Amino acid sequence: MQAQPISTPKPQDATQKVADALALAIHEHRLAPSTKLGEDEIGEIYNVSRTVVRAALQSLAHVQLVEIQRNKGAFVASPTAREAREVFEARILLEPRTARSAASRATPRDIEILKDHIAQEHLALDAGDQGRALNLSGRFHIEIARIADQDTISQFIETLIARSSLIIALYWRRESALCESHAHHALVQSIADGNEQNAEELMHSHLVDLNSALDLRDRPVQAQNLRELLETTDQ
Amino acid sequence: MQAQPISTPKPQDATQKVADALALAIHEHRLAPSTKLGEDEIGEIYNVSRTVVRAALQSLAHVQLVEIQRNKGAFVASPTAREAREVFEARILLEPRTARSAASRATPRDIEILKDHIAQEHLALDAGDQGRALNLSGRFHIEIARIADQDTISQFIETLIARSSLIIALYWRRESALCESHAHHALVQSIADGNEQNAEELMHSHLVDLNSALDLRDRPVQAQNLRELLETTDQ
DNA sequence: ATATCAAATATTGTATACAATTAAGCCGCA
DNA sequence: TGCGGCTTAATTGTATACAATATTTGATAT
Repeated sequence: MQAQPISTPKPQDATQKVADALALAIHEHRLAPSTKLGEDEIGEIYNVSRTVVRAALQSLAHVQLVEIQRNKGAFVASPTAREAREVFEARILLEPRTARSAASRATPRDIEILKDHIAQEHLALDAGDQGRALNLSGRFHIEIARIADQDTISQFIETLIARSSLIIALYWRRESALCESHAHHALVQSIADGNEQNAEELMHSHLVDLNSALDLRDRPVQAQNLRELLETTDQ
Repeated sequence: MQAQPISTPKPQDATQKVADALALAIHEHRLAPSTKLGEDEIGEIYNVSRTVVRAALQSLAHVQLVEIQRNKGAFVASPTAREAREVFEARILLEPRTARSAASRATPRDIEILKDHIAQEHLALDAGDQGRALNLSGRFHIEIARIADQDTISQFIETLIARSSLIIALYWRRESALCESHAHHALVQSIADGNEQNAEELMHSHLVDLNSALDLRDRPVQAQNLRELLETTDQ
């Protein structure tokens, strides 16, 4: 086991637990966009009542990981091409500045955490676990935002990265998934060196590169079986 | 009745209705920071069950208008000085660019809506209704974000402005409240003219000005609770 | 075979009931 | 008076029950 990389708050309460489990499943692409998330079904899987499931779903709806249609139910969100563009525009607006700030504040401990992230990402990739690799890749960005010590903006970035996961699920076109390790590595180096300008520019070009790996044409996606996807891995 | 200024979705459901009502009360400073929001109490006021009140409160907690403490309840949020700084930093980062974008896209109808906003704001001020004036002032900014046609960033700005309302309640120091009408008027002019550069700069200086009108020193808040305590001990 | 419509079924929205936790009151004591 | 410790009341967390809305099913007619 590695050092705990990101602050895992305290899922003391069931709602947060369920929300986290669902979010993880979405981030790791085990739940595809547009998948129906029935309240009873989820409740049975995690052994909680619909009350807490509903709260979890609403929480996820707020960060737009799921979409709730009145009287119809909750579905894994399926961002349109337009939304995808907006999300990356926002990231390109926010994250470079965050990287700069991180470069000016990062402690040795922070650098260690970032490097650990990259290492785990490589491990996951070698193990063929693309979902986990993708999730770690996103959390790398979140970690940088945390280092920047701007809670408000960090929160925005967190939701943007969450949505990015869905966007990648829908629009990713590049062959080898996540060949971006080099970019992350270079970023860490700049941050470790305290080279603000470099960190900012690297983050910017990294995001532009990511964005260019998307094929932003609308396309339909179909649902899948919930229970099979959730039951084995969680609980 | 004036033209509907801002997209009022469809509070068909009770939850949204309650959340909107509470948010309005907070925005208009009828509910002070740190006020306890008991579930039963609110349920009785709006004639709904605790179920819907809880959902509304959680929704508000998500945009940080209220803070929920487990097993303790919900309270109107009370941003710290640090949070206040962060909120305005984020606004200064996002809104000027939004104003620029608005300047490049605004239709005559949009300009009309903005001018209507300012007019209503003046009316409220003349009527001595500071709360309403403040709320309208915030919605003016939201309207500009809407015109910019960037939903994702608009959503961020919306929550920032919501929080700004609380921040102003806590840290405002300037004598005449909201003497910023001139700034808004000039902004509309730039947007109407399609002068992007000007709009961006005006928004920036407007926000810097707003920020400078705050007294961001931490202070022990909870004026209400404290006062109550003193009153009881006096008797 | 397909379309249409109504009953049956399933799912969500809301209210209520019970359990768990916290806050308030009370009493004795230094 | 002021401070613990206990009991009681109030409030929140969760589960269940009922109501409202959607979806499916199946029979009938064209």
